[in-house]
Amino acid sequence: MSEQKLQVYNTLTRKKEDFEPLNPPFVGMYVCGPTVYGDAHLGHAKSYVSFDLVLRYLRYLGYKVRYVQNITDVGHLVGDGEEGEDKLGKQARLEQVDPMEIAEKYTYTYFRDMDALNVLRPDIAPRATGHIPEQIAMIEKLIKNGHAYNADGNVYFDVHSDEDYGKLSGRKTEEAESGTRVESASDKKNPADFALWKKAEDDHLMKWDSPWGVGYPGWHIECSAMSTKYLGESFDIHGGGLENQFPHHECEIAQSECAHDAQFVKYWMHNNMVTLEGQKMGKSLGNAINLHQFFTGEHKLLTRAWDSQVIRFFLLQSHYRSTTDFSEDALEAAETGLKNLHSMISTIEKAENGSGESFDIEGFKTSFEKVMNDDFNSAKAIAVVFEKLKELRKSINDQKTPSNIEEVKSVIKTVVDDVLGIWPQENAGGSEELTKGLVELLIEIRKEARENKNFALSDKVRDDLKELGVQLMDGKEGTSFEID
RNA sequence: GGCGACAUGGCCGAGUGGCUAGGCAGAGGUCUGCAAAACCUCGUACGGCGGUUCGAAUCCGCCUGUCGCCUCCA
Repeated sequence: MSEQKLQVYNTLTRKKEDFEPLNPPFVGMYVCGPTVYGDAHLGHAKSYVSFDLVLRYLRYLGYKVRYVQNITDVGHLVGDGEEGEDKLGKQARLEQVDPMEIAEKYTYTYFRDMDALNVLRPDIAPRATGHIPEQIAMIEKLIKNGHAYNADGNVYFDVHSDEDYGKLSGRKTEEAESGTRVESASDKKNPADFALWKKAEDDHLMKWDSPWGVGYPGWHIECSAMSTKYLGESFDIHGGGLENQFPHHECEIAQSECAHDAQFVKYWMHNNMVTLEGQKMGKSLGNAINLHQFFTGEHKLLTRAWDSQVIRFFLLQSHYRSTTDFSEDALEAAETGLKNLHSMISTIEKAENGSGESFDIEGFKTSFEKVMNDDFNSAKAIAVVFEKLKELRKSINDQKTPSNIEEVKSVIKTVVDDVLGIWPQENAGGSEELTKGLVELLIEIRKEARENKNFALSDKVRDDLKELGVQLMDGKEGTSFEID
């Protein structure tokens, strides 16, 4: 581990702080997961790729991380605050299926798309509907502590009972009340109070018994209840999208700290948005491009399909706290860049220990860790990788392969594969050997053609192979090839 | 209206008080039957106006512009 400590930007204090876990080497990390009522889009990718990098880097540093990411399958309402329809309920009505079928379907597509982006699975992915008793217990505790009240089956958190309310978002409750356009529900004591439990109408699809009658939990309480269950009353990192800072995370803090009388989270991390022509990409704005659409190219704003790994690389090229402006031109630049990176890796992987000077592995690691320690600066980390790999490729090309190349390979693999998650993907399994054999055969034929000055034939071999995605390269040591 | 960000060369995108980010695209060259790849060389950017400083793209103020949150949203 490097001398310089990991620094994390904490939204709570609005500055970078040294990262010191509550119980080292253990780290508890909770990230707000998706509401599973539709396919994940590029915005989700930015968030989960960002926190995937955080997770991977913490593990690289040797921390034992427990990563919890919830699946929201109830309580998230459509439209104006307290009066809207449940998102899953609505989608269930539209698709004419049970809400749990919706949850199942979009949980599946969510993980399918995240897998494609090489996002590691959370250690625990708890569902809100699977933790109704925990949520009820927490609400009861809040009522008992005088922080919540029952208004005829609706239970609200009393914002005025919590002096700290607003500390994350820097908001005063008075401002929130006067500035808001939301009409306050009539049974609330204060307009800023938020629902912990909602009374269910007869036609409501998802509902449970509770001490306050039949109903369903509010959106915020699930994260408090589930994070407490799996990470304890206090834990290290809570992540999520910037737009969740208020009200969602503010409410989580209020609920948890009033229920437990302990600091809820030490480090709050928020990723920035993905924009499309300067506008936030979001479901409600109708400009979101689903990840699956990127992978297949089936979207009116896309001219073609994009490899999932290119999307990941593209996102990692900007910092998680910066907005990422999407365009196909930018994606294309990322695609070419990634291809070049993979080409360098392939050259290095083929190299064997040589007579050159040994490569400064510690220097490489130090540079990498230095930039990653600065609040996970993946953009700079990628720059470091490019610089060092170029250096290595040059020494190999000059027949001065470092004497410690095997060791170097292993470090590169750790950095590029384990941490950044952008290692070249393996070609389709069983036919790989066959493909290689066939291409080598064609290279042999082309070589004979060239020796006979039959350039028409040799060019046909090369050009037709290129059509198929196989690039031939003539070098001093003979012809080599790369498959896209 | 309240709160908060950001404004970097053709594009994307880091960044620090003084020294080359990086990627993509582009130009010239070496190599090659021709290519491709690789290698070498090349751009001297930081919204505007003031201020602090020996020196600011980097600190402060004002202005302009863009965006986010304040209502569900990664």
